[in-house]
Amino acid sequence: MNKIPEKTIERMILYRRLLLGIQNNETNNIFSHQLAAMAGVTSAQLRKDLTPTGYYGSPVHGYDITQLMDSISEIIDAPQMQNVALAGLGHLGRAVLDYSQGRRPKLQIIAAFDTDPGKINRAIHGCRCYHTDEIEKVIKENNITVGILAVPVDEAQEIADRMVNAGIRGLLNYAPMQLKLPNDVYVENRDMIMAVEKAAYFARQSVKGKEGKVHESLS
Amino acid sequence: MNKIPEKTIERMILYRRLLLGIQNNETNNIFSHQLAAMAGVTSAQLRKDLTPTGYYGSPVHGYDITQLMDSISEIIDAPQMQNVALAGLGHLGRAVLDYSQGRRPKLQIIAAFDTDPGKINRAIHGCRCYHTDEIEKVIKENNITVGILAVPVDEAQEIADRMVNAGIRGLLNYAPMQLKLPNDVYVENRDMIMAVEKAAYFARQSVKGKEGKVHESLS
DNA sequence: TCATGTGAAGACATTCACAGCA
DNA sequence: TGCTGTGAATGTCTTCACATGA
Repeated sequence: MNKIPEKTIERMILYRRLLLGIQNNETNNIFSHQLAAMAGVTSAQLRKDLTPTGYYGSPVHGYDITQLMDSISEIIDAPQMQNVALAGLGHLGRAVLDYSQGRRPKLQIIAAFDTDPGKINRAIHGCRCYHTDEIEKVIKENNITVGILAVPVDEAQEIADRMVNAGIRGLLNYAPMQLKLPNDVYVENRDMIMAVEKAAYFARQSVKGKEGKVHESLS
Repeated sequence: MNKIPEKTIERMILYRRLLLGIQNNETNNIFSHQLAAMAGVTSAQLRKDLTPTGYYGSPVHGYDITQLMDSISEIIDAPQMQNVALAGLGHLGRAVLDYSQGRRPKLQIIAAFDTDPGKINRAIHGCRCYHTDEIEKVIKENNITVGILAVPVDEAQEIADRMVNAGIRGLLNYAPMQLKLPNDVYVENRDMIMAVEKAAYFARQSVKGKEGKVHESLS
């Protein structure tokens, strides 16, 4: 399997979700320009993105929706189940849990961590909450490889270190700081403060009525 | 002012925050390689990013921390105050509000919208909550140009349309869907579901012990 | 005709490498 | 020496343009 560009992966995830949404409609097929319009990309972009799947559409009928979904899933889903751990059950952690609820069968948040005694040993959406002290134990025992960091900034580095030591290979970081972690661990930063500042900056660049979009940022 | 690359803007926001964190320390100066290390980028990258500021460092003393902060702020801050509106005060909305609290004097969330009667007319962190019906009125009256969308998916498009009609020029979208909006409005998508799937994908690509980072994603 | 897949071109972003300077 | 700013080279991503086939 060749290395697939990061941006392509992001869009594949989007394409699959869009396809899922139009499944069971009257039609079983879709053309590249239709799906591209839903995703907000050009049809050429979409077709190039699909190259790594090896799935070929027909110039006459376009793509078979189900087959295309499956082909994309082969790439972006793990062969077996992938377990996820969530650190921090404040407002943000709860939001993450709510959003992720029942989305992907192959990818589930099976454990959450917090220090609040009122939350420990309770389950939300089928996800059990443990005390932060148990991070290492729970991650190892359940073979969890993906982590979500939703703790306050001042705890973020320590918790991240512990998660990585316990076996986390990919980390989604919501703390507004730059984590120092081994190079072989993937980190996806979702800095909420930066996001607002960025939106504000580009809001100023956006001149009303000017055609040709300011530009848009996926993911 | 020339058009500054999006990635550069993101990193400028990061640089400023890092500089803010080391202000009032024993030293007033910093070298590019030091700040670059904190930001997780190369020193060449940092120096290139600073070009648009017009601020010049000294080969002997590096950069003056305060002056550099100010130079960056001139670019990423609005000349006057920029007002922000937040739609949706569920867990996610609350999290956004908590994080943004007292961060940037020039950028403040001054209004929130929800339909829950228990929240309306209350204030959180000095941000007043209005009923969703008042979106147009409040946005216009307060000259709000930046919006944050933290409502459920099925309401997202309608609320977004109304915000944009009322004057929003830049929108931070947390709903896991592709909004259809005029091209001249800037949209920053922060899809929480995609973020987890992406982290999971790259977690699998990350081979333990392999040098040369998997790669990392800012913002 | 119309939609597909794809090489070639273009746009954008990062890294390299080095001149200049105290 | 050691750090800066920056042109040139490299790398990554997107768009263009067209051959192919029903």
